Amino acid sequence: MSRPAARPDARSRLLDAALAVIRAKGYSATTVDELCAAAGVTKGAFFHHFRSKDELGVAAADHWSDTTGALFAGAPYHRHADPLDRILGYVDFRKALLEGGVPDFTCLVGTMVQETYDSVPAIRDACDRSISGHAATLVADIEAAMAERGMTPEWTAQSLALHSQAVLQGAFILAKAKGGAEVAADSIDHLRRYIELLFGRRPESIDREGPARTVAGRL
Amino acid sequence: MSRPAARPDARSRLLDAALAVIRAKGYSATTVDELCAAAGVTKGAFFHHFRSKDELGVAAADHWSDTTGALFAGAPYHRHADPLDRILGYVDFRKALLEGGVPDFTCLVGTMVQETYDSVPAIRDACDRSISGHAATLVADIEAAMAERGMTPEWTAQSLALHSQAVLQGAFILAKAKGGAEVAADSIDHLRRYIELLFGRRPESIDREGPARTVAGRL
DNA sequence: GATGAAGTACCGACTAGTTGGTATGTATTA
DNA sequence: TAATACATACCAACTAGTCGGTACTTCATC
Repeated sequence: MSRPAARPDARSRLLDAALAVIRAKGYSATTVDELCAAAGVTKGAFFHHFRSKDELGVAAADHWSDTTGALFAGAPYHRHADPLDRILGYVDFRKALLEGGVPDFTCLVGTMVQETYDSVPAIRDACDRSISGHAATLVADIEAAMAERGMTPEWTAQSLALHSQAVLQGAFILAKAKGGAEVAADSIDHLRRYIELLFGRRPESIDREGPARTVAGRL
Repeated sequence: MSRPAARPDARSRLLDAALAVIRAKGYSATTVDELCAAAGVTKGAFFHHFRSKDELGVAAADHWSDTTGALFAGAPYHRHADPLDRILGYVDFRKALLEGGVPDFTCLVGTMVQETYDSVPAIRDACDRSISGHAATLVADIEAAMAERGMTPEWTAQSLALHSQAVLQGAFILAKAKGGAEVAADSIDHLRRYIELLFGRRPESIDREGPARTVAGRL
């Protein structure tokens, strides 16, 4: 596991190509030749770096974890002093990421695990690591927000973190079905509203306000 | 479109096989030969009834709509007098369906649309029809529950119906990643709690109750 | 009510192209 | 000089789809 100096070699070009191609076509429909063409390398290079297509799938999921991990670690929502603001800031950040075409904002591992959960255990595990690891980055803030309010609810911080990932993954599926990000944004709005209600930021559970006030764009 | 008497012919056996096989392996990884073997028919029969694999994909999505449509139309939650009870009954019914192995309770069209949204428009449209059509069956009850309380919230009945589908689809992805239904059940619990909070059935938005009271199994 | 024409449902061998993977080579670097 | 990092040619297996054929049903006609 000693790492040579990072450079744009065939391996990382293949991994970057995999993120783009698999998100658009799915894992099974993506061929090795296609990946090589997208990365501008030959098949010999592919099988020099990966023993099989499935091994690339695992590496692509890990690469996805690294890439998105860095993106979220550097995101501005961590700067909020209040833990609930950090949680809501995370949700707003996720909504702000809904830019470009559908393949640009959807999730690689959510796509891959659907196709491989029953046939390629190594890929399923890598996808689970990616999703669960990302969810884990939310737990501390959720627990802090709970502790601040002396809450002992029937749900756990962990389950709320995973639920937020479920909403996002499901939102991506609806966006794919409808061909646009709007439906995903609506679902993220519902997630935000749920969290606000859970933590009592919205004092009235039955919302009687008019439609003028919007939830969007608070980051 | 005249319908001969229904019988277990090759076409319907292929469609039933498609539901099972595609849910387990995904659309692209499912081969025509495999489908034929699972249905106990020959390749000649397959291409007699479907001009291509993609045409079977569309027919499978429509068959899924028919099958699940009948299941939900006959479900007991419609019998509740109060519209909010019908909505919560629907959620409980969805939770109760989480039985058997992961391929048994997950959604065909949610799986298929991930692989085909960018490459097979006809299948994407069929999946969208299935998801959106199912969500539409919830709208009247949501609107009735809103009207009963004189609510004019910033969200629409339609968006809440679609959000519930997003939660379910995302719950299935997490279940596939983790290899079990528990995480999906937790997410459905969060969905139920959200709806209760939205409609004011839980008077306290910050839930201070102990963990003894459970949400499950109210149907 | 026998006959034949025409359609439907299905069979299974076949093919042209594609697939993941291999074998063997060479240039570059440590 | 010994790995490492590629490149090229190749292959066996598989893939969706084809094609000629068979069995059965329907239905009008003689």
